[in-house]
Amino acid sequence: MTTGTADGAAPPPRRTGRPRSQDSRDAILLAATEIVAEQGYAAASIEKIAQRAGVGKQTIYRGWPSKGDILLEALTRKADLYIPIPDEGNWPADIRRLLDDSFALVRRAPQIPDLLRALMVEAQLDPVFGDRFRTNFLQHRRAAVTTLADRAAQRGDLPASVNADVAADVIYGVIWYRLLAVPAPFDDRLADDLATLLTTGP
Amino acid sequence: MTTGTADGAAPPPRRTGRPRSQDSRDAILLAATEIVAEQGYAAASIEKIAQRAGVGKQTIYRGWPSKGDILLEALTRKADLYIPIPDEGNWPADIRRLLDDSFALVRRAPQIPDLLRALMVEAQLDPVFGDRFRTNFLQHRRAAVTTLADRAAQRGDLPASVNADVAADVIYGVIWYRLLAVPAPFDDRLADDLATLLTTGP
Amino acid sequence: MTTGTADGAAPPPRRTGRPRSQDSRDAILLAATEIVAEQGYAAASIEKIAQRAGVGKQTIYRGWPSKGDILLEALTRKADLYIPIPDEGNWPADIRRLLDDSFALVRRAPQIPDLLRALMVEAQLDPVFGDRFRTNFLQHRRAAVTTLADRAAQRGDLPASVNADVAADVIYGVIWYRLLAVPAPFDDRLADDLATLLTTGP
Amino acid sequence: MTTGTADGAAPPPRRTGRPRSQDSRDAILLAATEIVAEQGYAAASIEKIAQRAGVGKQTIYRGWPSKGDILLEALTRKADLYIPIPDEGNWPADIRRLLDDSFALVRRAPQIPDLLRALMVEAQLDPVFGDRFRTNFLQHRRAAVTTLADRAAQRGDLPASVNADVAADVIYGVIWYRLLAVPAPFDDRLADDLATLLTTGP
DNA sequence: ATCTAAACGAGACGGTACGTCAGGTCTTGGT
DNA sequence: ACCAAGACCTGACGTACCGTCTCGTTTAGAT
Repeated sequence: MTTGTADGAAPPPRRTGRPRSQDSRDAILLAATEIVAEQGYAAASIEKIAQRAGVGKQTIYRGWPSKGDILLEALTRKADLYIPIPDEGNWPADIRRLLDDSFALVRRAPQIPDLLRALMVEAQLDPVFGDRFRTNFLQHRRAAVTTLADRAAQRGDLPASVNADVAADVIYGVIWYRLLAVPAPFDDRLADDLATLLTTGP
Repeated sequence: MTTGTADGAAPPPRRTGRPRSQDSRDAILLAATEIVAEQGYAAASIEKIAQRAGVGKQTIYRGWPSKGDILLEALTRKADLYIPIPDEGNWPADIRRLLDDSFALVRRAPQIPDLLRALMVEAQLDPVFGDRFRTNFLQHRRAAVTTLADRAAQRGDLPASVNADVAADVIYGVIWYRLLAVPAPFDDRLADDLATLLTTGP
Repeated sequence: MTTGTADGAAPPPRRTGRPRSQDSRDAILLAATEIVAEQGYAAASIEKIAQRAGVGKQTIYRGWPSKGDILLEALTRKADLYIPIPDEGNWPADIRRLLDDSFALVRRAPQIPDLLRALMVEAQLDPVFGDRFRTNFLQHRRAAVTTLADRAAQRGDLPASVNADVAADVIYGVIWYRLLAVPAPFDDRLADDLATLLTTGP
Repeated sequence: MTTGTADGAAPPPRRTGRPRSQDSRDAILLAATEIVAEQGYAAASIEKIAQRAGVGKQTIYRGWPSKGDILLEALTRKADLYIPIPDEGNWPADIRRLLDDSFALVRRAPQIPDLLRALMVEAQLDPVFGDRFRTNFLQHRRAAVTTLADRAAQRGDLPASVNADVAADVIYGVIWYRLLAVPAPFDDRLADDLATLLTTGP
């Protein structure tokens, strides 16, 4: 993902007027991230973000269509978020690698769980943003798993009890469930359990 | 769940004054449910609920400590919500029965997904309510699965690749993920896939 | 004038709900008066008035339809504003008395010129308020002069060069002109000149 | 916008760089006049003027220190505004001529009352401009009357009940009062009344 | 049959945040 | 160097709700 705003194909080169300030964008994303991490999502008003970023509210409304889109860009800006689609040559290693990478990211950057929670809340509160969130973020994540599963199916080492959709549902279901609903950590025990479940066949 | 007000041990019989109106409580719960279902959670302000219920705001604040608690009681009031812990005598049948009952409930009462979404949102926005929600609702659900799994373990028909915690994580993880994140239905195909996954062992 | 809000005849006694706070109204009028006097009309934003009065903005919007109406009530609240229609028995004494009373009032309460200027500005900026201002304030003032002139005409001591309308135009024209356009004071010299002009006939 | 080559009368001290565009100035003044006349003073924002004139905001700020100054120049640009100081040889004729000319101007160009109102408002809102307005415009007008009165006094045909200051106060007081406060027209009846008042002596 | 006291509907209260508009300044590329 | 365009920060607008606080009005049990 690149920008968060869904620009179709050819962004017409802006011609006149003062260009938008990258500094302001950065400050807004940073302020939003910090407020969400420090004070929780309920405290992350546009007004507070603007004040903390040292920016006018209009600059925010000019740059993003909703609060969710700010958070989504903040999330994707964390470049280390990128989790490569593993290719270890076999399904068990692939799935274990994906789980380890995902869990490590969440453990490494403590703001990421906060951002993810905030994004899911915003997706429920603002259905229009919800669609963008699903399309531009959640489906990309699912695609990583289904790619692995398709590859495994072609190789023939996907257990008969597993298919691509259920694998994605289980992995991201459990991740989101732990983020939102239970205070349990993302530790190796969980990775073990999930990997075992998804790689064991009759 | 009882009332929402946590009256610990001694139930002091209220003595004087006008008793609280059960009609008002009912009207509030109905109004909240309808607004969430019709207009979405973002539209469900206390003010709108009070107006639709024909009730003063103070009557709401007298009865529930937060908006989440209203929704939680509205959810539990749907008496048919009650899903018995199955006891079919074997793990595959138990797990399949639990899944079927759960999915059927969600399909039968279309307001229930809306209420569940709203509750999860409110749990994120209001951490104090979040704790109540986890303790009084989510953990009860988990307990159903872990009870089944413990029974299966004692019987010896729990697959080696499954344990009680991961079974609960997977089942409720997938349910919540589908409620919040993907527009997919709760159909027999999903029940088949999950049951297969959780009952297949090496 | 009584309230500034043009309620026709029978104000239906409000029945339910918490009654409006007279303290808040008073604080709003005082804050508006002070800000206009101290910082000028341009600084008198609704937001500043609310803050200085220690009042929510909604309390202002609930009580007055526009900023001008606040100022108009503040002006009329200065009870000593009331200038009785004199009846000295002859036109020269009447007109001199009206001028003396009017000038004395303006000199005595230094906020009154500020309020009057602010009201006239607001009447230009907000045509709807402008109509109210003309009807409920300016025409009442004119009426005092035309009453005196009509009485004088009946008595026969109104100079042939003066009629009721031109007398009102001259008196209030000069007063407003001095308020808005020239920094000259409202002193006895001006009262002498105007009285002489309006009482001298061929 | 392109600047015509024929800049008629005064060759400005030619400097380097692109010269200021007279077309832009004209467009700004025209846009300001039209907006005030069509939509009222409250709608005449710098932003709207710039947009209507097809001009950058900076071009406006470069050319005038305040919105009032734009309007003041727009007013004085209406060349027919110029009212000669009459010299009919006697006070009654002079004063009648001045009133007739002034009233005729206001009746002929309907934007002029709007501009005058806007200028007086701006003078109240912006005290710095207010001083300029008084010095550069209002006092010039007063001077016309006091010149006539001084001449009459020297000739000896100024009524004893009139002096130069009160004559100016009355004439411009009534004009401004009618512009700002009452919807009455500037007709011959008013001219008759004022002329009679100011020319009748004992 | 009154009295007492809490709950009731209504709605005003001081606040926070919303999304928009305008003010006056600044920064582009183009003429 | 000036221009049109437009982004920048500031601050005010009028609205929606928040959770609290009065009002006058029920409505029960205790007198």
